[in-house]
Amino acid sequence: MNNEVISQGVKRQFKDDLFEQFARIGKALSSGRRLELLELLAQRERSVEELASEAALSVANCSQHLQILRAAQLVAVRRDGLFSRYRLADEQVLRLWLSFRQLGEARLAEVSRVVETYLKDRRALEAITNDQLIARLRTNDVVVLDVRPEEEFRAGHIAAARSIPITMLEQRLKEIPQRSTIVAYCRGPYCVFADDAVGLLRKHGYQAYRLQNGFPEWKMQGLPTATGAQS
Amino acid sequence: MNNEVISQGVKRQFKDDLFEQFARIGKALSSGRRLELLELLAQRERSVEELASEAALSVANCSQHLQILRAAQLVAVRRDGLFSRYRLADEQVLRLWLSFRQLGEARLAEVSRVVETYLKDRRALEAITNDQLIARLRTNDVVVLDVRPEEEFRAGHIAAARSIPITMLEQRLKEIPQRSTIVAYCRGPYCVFADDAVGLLRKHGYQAYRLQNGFPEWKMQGLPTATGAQS
DNA sequence: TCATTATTCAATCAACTACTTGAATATATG
DNA sequence: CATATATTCAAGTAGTTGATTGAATAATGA
Repeated sequence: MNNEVISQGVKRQFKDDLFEQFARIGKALSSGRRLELLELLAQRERSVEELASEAALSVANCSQHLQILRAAQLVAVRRDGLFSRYRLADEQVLRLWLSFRQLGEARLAEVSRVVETYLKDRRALEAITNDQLIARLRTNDVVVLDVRPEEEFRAGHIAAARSIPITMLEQRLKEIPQRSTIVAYCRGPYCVFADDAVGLLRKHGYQAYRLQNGFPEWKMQGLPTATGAQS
Repeated sequence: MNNEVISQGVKRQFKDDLFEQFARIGKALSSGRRLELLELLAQRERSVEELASEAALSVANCSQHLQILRAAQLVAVRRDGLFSRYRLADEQVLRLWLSFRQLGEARLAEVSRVVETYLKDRRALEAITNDQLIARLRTNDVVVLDVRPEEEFRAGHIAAARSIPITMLEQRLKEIPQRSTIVAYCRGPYCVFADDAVGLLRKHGYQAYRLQNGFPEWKMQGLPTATGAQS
């Protein structure tokens, strides 16, 4: 009897300890700022300063958030001269973040509300899915356009894609054949680079579409990717 | 120029709002208590009182945690007479929780440390994987034993299994043929019911093994399941 | 209707979190 | 070796969150 009581206590302690450990991951994921950092790191490795400026945080604050992500083993860091370069710890982290995001999209009405509020024009632009793009690539004449900053293209891109960062697109329009269908993609469903690209292309008479997802989702689905600069 | 500044501000607001929404899920997952509740709900629907007593919480405290999980749309509730019965909101939640747990196991050294501290004997008991069990079921004479409480068996179990709750196992030993190999399973890798069952069975001369994972993992993997009482 | 029971709400206090600031550390360069 | 730059650390403050109570609210069944 006494034995049982003790054993009960031990089991409770075990469960408390165990779930408290798992909760560390939850705590790391419980801040919008940190999720934004993960989303940025899903594109490529970045220094603290780059992250701070992209996420509109002070460097010290950003560094602190990164320490929290690191304590939960969600990101890893390497030293490169003067810089600390952060990246997602591994593919499992990307998978967790994507399924986390997917759950939010599917179940939190507020997410769709926020997206609709800010991205009103999104509906008008027909988006095509990864599978549809694969199908088109086999049969049609399609140009796949990566409009992210060039470093992100270099860190990894859809195998068939060519890079024209959104900031350069207007100047470099003549590189794109008028005859082809254009499919533009960027960082993911909450990035507006591809929206802007499609808008610009259509204004200039192209037949352009947005890819529904971005590069991380494509990669996670196991579809063909490549790294390095444009050949 | 003014335009651009405004647009920058709007984009920032959008990202802040969006990621803050996703962070609601992280917040819900940031307490060990709540994760334990999810783990329990992964087995079956439960009333507030059942959950409170299994997780060693006061009913009021438990209810509060459930409200938080519900606000993040991770659990759903239905009214059944005097009781509010809670369940996981859908399969995606189970998937998120399992990939969350998997990440913790793989990356947080403390998780393995806690498991090793409390479940020292675990190593001695060879565990067999889902795939190994499938293979054995085809060729060998195996009894698959569900040692969870009977209500959990009724709510869903491995198709080939028979139910003997761990609390009844000693009395009902004679129901199990001595010749067969026994594979016992329970709620999951952190549940000790199957460990206890294997210990007891071996003491009585059976050849018994623990299934590495529990029922939720089996189901998530798309392997054959059944519901309802024993036929 | 009233008594019973399960659940939720509200208020408290303690504990924690985010962000800021300024100093400290680490690395590279002249 | 001194200087510049990138990052981290430490301390302080304001604001928020969590656990715990006891009271209030539903829903049922007599």
